[in-house]
Amino acid sequence: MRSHLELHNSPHQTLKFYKLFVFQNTSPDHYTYPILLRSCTARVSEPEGKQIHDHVVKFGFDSDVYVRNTLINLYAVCGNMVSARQVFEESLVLDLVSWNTLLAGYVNLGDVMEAERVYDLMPERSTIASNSMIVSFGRKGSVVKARRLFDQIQGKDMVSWSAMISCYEQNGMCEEALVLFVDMNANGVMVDEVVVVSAISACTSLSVVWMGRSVHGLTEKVGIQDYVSLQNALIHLYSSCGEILDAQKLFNGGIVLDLVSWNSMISGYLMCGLVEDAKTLFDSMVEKDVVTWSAMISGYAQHGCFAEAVALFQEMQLLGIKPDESALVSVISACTNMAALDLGKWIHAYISKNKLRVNVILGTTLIDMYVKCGCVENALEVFHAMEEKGVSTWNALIRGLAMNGLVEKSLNMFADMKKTKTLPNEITFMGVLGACRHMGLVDEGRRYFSSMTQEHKIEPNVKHYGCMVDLLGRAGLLREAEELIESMPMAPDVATWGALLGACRKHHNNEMGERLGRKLIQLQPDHDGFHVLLSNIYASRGNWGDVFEIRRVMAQHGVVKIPGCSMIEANGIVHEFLAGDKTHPQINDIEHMLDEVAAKLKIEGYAPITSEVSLDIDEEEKETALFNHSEKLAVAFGLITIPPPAPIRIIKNLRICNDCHTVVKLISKAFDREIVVRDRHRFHHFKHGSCSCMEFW
DNA sequence: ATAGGGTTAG
Repeated sequence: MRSHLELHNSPHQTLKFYKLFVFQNTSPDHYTYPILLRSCTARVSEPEGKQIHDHVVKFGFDSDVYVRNTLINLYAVCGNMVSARQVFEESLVLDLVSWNTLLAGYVNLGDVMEAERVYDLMPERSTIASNSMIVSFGRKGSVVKARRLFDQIQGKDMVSWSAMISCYEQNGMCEEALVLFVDMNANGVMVDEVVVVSAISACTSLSVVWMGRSVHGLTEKVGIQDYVSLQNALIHLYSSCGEILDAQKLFNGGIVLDLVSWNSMISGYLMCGLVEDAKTLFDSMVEKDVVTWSAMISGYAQHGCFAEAVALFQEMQLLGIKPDESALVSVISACTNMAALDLGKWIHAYISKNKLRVNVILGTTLIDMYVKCGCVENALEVFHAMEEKGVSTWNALIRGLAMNGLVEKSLNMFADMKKTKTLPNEITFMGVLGACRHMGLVDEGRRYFSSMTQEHKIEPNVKHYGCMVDLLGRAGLLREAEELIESMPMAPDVATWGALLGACRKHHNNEMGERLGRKLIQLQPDHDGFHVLLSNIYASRGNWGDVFEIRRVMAQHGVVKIPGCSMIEANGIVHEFLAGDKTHPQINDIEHMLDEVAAKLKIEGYAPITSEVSLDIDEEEKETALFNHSEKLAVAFGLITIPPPAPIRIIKNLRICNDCHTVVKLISKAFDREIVVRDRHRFHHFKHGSCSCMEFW
């Protein structure tokens, strides 16, 4: 009778057989019910379990501990702790398994409080119960409590070690996890395929391949190497450490792998930058899950293939696959990079329409997208709607407000943040100091900078120093800026020197500029920015001989100036313009529009700022060169394509030049259009002839 | 033949 039921592996078969069996009026014995209940538990099917429970009562098997324990487990696994508890409390006889099962139920539901209460009430503490508690503490991040308990266990078994190692690993204490794993071996405790997975995960997080290799060797020695999850952990280890060939060897190694293995291999290729290989594998997969899509989309986004990321997301939509948070995060960040605001808004609407949960990461990504597209209002809306906010959420908004010229709002936001329990971090101060920089708030900047160590116990890093140098330099305090560089406890980076050099150019300190420029070119002969800045300093003085010399050195070292590029989205398509670009299909219309702009601006009294052109050409040619700047082409295209009153939004890879800034200001007045330009640094909101940056950038 | 530990994306 028992074997008949068990023969039917499929749970449905088991239940069908049972109904037949009851129908024949054969009386069940006490083996019958646990089998049926386990079948329900395996499928997490509470209604069916309830049915069996009724039969248990009807046939009088509800006094059997074994049967009752199986019932407790069924309800616990289904998440119904009320019923599980009821069965437990109504039991006349309880054994250790009853307690352990109830405890495990609370642990798996994350109810540490109740788990602890049950654990304290247990008449006798088994190793199994203690192991459960280690897991429970681990999930709540109480590593110290877990360790204390681990040390108290008298008869530690393999699972005790395994749970404690996993606890460390899950809480980011990977060194401790590995130390304990080594300890476990030294104590002669057996290892199995589960505990080595935790150890390998720890090696992966720490990027210690050699240790991972030795664990891999151990598994072969003990003969447990053929487990799928172990293979998956190893594939992940090797690919995260850049050993893609080892990962590939395992992947092609003949062991039957599952979907996770394929996903791991795809993300492995992507981690190693092998986007093509990842896509080939992706295309060859018959069965894909959300993780597969998500991995591919985020891989694309991380490698700058934004259009591909978006395309894949749309393909996923067409196939009716529901994106998870990760896919959404990746595709939104792709939108941010491409300045595809319309698509970004569509995804936001999709999230709202489908009532998807906006967690901290997703919310922060949305805020970042909105602020980087110049939509402060939308960003604030998302921010206020978020139930849970992380540091990164505040950081995104503080930085974003400042980028959009709302410096005061940004600093107020920082003050609000301090009122909450969220502690600021290094990145927060990048935002705060950046805000001061955008408005030239030298005194405030100094105060925030010193408050980092004084008040918040955060040591400033190179970037914070760079920010301060830039702030001082822009304000014309060149000596103080240079002194700050000299006082830095670490070596200044390229950006720090670059900031000072830029300040020299801005404040026409050619002596210091030349001195720094020459030094920096020696330091970094392949850096395009230094050459360009120095060349600009010479050019502004009409020193064409030196300009020519620098160009020659650049050519000799193969230094190429990154070309200016502006992007604009129209009707869901992103258009790109380079300086002097004639390749756009609507170039004739654009040039017509530029003529119209030139005519209108003449009336407004515009004079081209030809000193922005670092070429030895005559004035008229300089004017033409200025009008070829990519942002002007993009604005002209926007004037043609985007109907008012919608703002014209442009993204530029470099900083906007002085002349373009003036021209766009005038256009905003002459054509009565709102124009938003994001350069590599910040936003410029042009409206009625003025800009949100208040001439500070 | 009832209870405890593990893998992939962000």
